[in-house]
Amino acid sequence: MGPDGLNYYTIKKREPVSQFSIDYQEALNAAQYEVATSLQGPLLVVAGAGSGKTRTLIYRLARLIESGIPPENILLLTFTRKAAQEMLKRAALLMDDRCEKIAGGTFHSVANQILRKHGGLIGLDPSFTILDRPDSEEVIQLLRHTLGLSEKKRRFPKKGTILEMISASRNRNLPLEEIVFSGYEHFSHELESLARLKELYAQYKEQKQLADYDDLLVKWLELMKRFPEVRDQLGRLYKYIMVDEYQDTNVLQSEIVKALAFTHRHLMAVGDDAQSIYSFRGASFQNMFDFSRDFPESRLLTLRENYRSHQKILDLANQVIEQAALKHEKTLTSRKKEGPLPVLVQAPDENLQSRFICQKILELREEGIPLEEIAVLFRSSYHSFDLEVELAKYNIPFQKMGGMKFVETAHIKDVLAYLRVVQNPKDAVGWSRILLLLDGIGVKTGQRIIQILLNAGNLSEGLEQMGQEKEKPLRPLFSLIEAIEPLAPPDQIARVIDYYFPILREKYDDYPKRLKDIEHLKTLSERHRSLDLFLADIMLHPPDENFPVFGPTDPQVGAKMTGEKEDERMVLSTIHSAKGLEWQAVFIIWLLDGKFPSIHSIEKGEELEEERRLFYVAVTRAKEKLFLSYPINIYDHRTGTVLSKPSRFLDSIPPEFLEEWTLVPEEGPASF
DNA sequence: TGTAGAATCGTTTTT
DNA sequence: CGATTCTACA
Repeated sequence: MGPDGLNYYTIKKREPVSQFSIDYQEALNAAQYEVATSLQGPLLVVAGAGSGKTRTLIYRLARLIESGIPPENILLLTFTRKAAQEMLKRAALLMDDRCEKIAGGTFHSVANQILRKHGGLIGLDPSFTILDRPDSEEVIQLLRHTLGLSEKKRRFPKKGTILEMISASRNRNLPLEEIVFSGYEHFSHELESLARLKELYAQYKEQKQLADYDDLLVKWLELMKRFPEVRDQLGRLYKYIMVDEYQDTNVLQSEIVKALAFTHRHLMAVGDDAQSIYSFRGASFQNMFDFSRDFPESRLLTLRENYRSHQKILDLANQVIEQAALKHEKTLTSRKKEGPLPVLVQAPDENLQSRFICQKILELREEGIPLEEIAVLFRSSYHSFDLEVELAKYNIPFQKMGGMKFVETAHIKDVLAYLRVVQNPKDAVGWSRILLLLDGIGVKTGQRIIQILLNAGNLSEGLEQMGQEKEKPLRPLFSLIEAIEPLAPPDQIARVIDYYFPILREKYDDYPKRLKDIEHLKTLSERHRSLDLFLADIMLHPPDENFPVFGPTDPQVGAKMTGEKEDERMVLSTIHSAKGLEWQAVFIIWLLDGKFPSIHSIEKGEELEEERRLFYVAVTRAKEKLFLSYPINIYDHRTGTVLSKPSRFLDSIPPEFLEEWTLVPEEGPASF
């Protein structure tokens, strides 16, 4: 108001339209809009399945950048590499390639980058080697024997189990004792040895500059705790933090996030407690509930509307999660009211279940659903074995996710081991692997040689100390290591192949196939600037190209299906690997008590709850068509053929939610 | 050191 | 049953 009491002007808030090039209000629903435009301070988003979470996150990234935040100050933490890449790509599409400068990846990959840079402060060389699970198990095995724990007076846990216990203790930030007493009581009499083993394992890794998956998180957190100036530096760099799949973070990860956001508090966490399926790995969906305690000033927003599936699928999903003991109430609704009722298929046996699926897939394809839009999901990797055989007979190309990983095959690990010792000469695990490939060198000699190498500091000196007779077979190996040191990764692999091929041919009958894998590894390495980056990348995100891949690229395959696109493939996946994905048509197989839910979880309340959430995740992957199936007669190794019991998850579903089909075997000779 | 055969287990999911 | 682990022997 002016001094004369009249209005000279009115204040009008500037419309966002003029400030931003993207029309956020148009592109998002009200709740999504709120999420995408609430940029300051802590924010927890509970996002139901298929609620356009990814879309919202992408718009939020764009919004941040449009508001003038430099992209390198934004950190996007996701559960898989794929998720991060996908989001950044889509954000770049929405805006421009500034989005590609956003820092993003899994907790583990970001930890890796930070530790390469600052790890020296806590005793970690920039050249440290990342151990995958088999590597870690090998170390445990070795230490177990040096401790003399292999005599069989009392039963002692196997290496895998030992590692599980140690890992659980670290991931949950609980003393080993508590882990053993709560989940492994039958080994409580070995507690002392286990504790000792845990200690030795840590020591071993430290001496040899090795880090397992847990170390990446533990050390990152340790770094920030012990060096607040590093924490603050990281906080200044990552000014805006977004964490996806928050329900699947563990205590360490939430601590890390809290430390990063300690000063600026611009932290957004997105998750869905109903989809928490990784507690076996230490994830604690309690983090979702603790958020408002850790950040009292935080806001809570919920995304409820589902854009993926039609209502009949959601009705079923809601019914499944309705039974859950603890949850955020969150009933999913869709605007798509109509669609085919989900089908429950009862098959006489496993093979007919498989054949039904093959035939149905062909039908769906005739209806115009591309193969990439079809997926078969299951609880455990081996549940699809029979189906894989059947798909091959029907000439249906597929891609299997989960299961055996490319980098975990022996020949790939062998080749990588040569590169590893080049990068980190202290990598005893790598050394051990390549030394044992030599004739006449076993565990004992191998360990002795490694010891000498570690003391000597460099190869030629070590060689001299070795003594005449042992020296001979080592010479070619050492000259290989020395020769490839200055080369780029693809050339290094080429040289390794020259050296390794005779060993490969000797060791495996199927060596041509394995050689092809190694060539593939070489191709992969071309994408990386340095050995460090290549090795870290391959250990942290194993390539998706898993085997067995069956399809048009395989020359043995006969006629293609009509109108097939070159790389069109349907998907086989564990439910865990299917998280976050969606398909037009989804089959969930092996819905039997003891299979899904798994036999292991049936007696344990919490684990059964997790299986239920897993089922919920599976159901909510389907956009249009959903088939649930189980075989009646299953073959059990011990008892022969037995009558099976349908999954208890089906019990609580009223009949009107499902259409029920029963497969009747055809008369006459089978088609195969 | 390397292998063959016996004993003994225990079954997921993944960065 | 199949993978892993241990033992016995060349």
